[in-house]
Amino acid sequence: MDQALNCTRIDLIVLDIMLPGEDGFSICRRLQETTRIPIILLTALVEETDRIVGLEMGADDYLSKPFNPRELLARIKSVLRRTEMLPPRRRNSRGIAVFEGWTFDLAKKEVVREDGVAVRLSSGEHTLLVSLVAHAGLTLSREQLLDLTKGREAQLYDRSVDNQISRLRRKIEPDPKNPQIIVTDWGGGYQFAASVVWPND
Amino acid sequence: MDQALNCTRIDLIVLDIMLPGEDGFSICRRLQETTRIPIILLTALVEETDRIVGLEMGADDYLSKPFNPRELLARIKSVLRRTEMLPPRRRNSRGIAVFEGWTFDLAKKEVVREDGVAVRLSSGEHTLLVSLVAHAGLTLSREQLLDLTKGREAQLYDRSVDNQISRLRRKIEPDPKNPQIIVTDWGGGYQFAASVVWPND
DNA sequence: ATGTTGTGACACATCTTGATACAAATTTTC
DNA sequence: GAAAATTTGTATCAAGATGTGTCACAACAT
Repeated sequence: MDQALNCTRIDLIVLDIMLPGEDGFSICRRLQETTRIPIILLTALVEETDRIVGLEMGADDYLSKPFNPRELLARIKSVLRRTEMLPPRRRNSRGIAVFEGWTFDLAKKEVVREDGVAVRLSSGEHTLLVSLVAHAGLTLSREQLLDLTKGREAQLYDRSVDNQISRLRRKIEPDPKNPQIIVTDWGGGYQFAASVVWPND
Repeated sequence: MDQALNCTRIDLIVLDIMLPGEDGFSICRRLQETTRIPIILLTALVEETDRIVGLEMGADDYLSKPFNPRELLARIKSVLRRTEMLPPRRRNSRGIAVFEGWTFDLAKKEVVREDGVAVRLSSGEHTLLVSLVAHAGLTLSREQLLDLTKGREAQLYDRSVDNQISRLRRKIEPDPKNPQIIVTDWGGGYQFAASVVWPND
């Protein structure tokens, strides 16, 4: 987890209390001191005292197993909605990413080239690029990408991700035939390989 | 309640869903449009869908009866801790919103451009804009928008929201062909994307 | 060297959204 | 209270975005 925190941008943490080694409460406390990432605690215990301790510990919300996935989603949305309104620093803001001659304001559906020309992105392309950039350097499987972008499962013979990747490449790769920014990890998925700079950080 | 809201300063509302007359959800929705007062929903129903609907409706937290008083207290503290970090007065202001060269007094059915020219809005456009601005940065589905603005269900092939969006864009977008303020989230709905400032807060 | 499997590219059908026109409903004006 | 003006919803078509099927080819395995 600590490793991931250092190399990736994390917006929210869903944290199970029952863990081998350091337990959830401890982690929660530790995170609260250093970062300001919102936390949703998860537990199998129905102990009411635990609910309370968790909230008092600084967690942003709490959910006990077994839970309805839709509820988890609703709570995540709810927490994000709140934290998004907080002043910039605290919400691990995504801001602006710069890579390979492109400037990408994650909030806008376009990428701007060095010469100032903006290329518009469709909603799907935008979501895909956000997911890739947020996990730059990591290989994401098609399943993961589908989950991140559409939040759904893959169908049999689902080629939609490949297609969106292809369309995205056509727009941002200098030479779409030899992708340098979005490279394919054969048998694994796709990876955002260009180095990303976050000027506002 | 409405009376109290107008003459007193309220920091937080604990709202029961089961009420004679207008129900909690409806009140919650209504409050969300005008004020920013944090709400904790309270219910006897154990229906899981209600939990979800409540959170999605914009409540800040949720508690089902019977509850442990200490937990209610913990949740109140938790919610207040979060909302207190929000920009000062923002939480219960009805006030005025400024965005992208427009000034919008939510109470009036018009928007005023930088140069002082006022553009009149129909009541439908006004309600829609209020809903969008109140949830700036969030994507609202057509269903949600229909519910927020008209309080009704969608018909088969209901394009009324699209139409109102289109009319609103024609009035407030600098270039209605390339919307920057109200952007469409393909397959998802619409989002108020411009950054909003609340000068009186 | 050969077969198998995954990927890129393309065409096309499907679905979603934008734009326009028009009719119904509502509000305003006289 | 009737006519006029405005607003709103529905229908329709055009444009755009997405997903599926297919083929060729590259990467991998035997």
